[in-house]
Amino acid sequence: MPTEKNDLHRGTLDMLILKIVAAGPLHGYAIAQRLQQISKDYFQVPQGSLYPALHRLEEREWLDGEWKDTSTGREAKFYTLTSKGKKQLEAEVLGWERLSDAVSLILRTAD
Amino acid sequence: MPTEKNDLHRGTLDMLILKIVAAGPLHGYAIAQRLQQISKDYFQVPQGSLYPALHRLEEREWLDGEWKDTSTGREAKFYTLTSKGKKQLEAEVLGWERLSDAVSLILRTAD
DNA sequence: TATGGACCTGTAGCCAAGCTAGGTGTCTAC
DNA sequence: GTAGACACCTAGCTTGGCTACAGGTCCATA
Repeated sequence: MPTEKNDLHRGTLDMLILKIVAAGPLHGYAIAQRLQQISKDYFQVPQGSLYPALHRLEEREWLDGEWKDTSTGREAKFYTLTSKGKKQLEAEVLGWERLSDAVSLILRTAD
Repeated sequence: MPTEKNDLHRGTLDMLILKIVAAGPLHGYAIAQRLQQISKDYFQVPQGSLYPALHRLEEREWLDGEWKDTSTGREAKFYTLTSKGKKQLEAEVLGWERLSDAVSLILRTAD
């Protein structure tokens, strides 16, 4: 019995990361922790999803990465939301709302 | 300006098809039409997504396909929800609700 | 002192699903 | 006769999330 398959729906991860970073610069590891914490353990982003996503977002210039010291004295790459990223986030949130409205409509109306 | 990118989030399509078929046997073309109609044009499922999805669902025995005549006299493949498919649908709806709750939580709480 | 565990980053390579773009054929209306 | 709705199908690309690694620091404790 494989208990549960979490399986972040494709495309949601980007939006969630952008949203978390929008609240203030954060490094990758902390982003994943916050996601998990706020979602009450629903989102447990594997590192093999997290870091490629961050690189992708940085490459698209939605995030800006910079190495700095953490509060614990170690080095980590802190990401900041760019203005481009802010626009992207807004678009994605709008898109998500439209999608979930449409899905709800189907689930409610179909029978 | 590429107007809009619809991009059904991965995994939602299966659930939507199952839901539509749950209301009564229907052929592929009609399923796509219903989805579009109920969602007020939000979902415009391309045939290159639709038919592979149907084959997938049939292969997994969530749908059962059968060739019959349509009301217009033509042949079409009508799909019926199997009991396995019913269970799957329930699981997917639950999963969707959990996901969208978690996303909402992030979107509301993150800042 | 070494050992495990948090912390922190990264990559290679697999796989699934949605997409574009093409194709087949029927029937009806103009 | 031809346009357009109806109805099906497939090959092959792309994308992104995943598993499974690998590497390194710092701290507590056995």
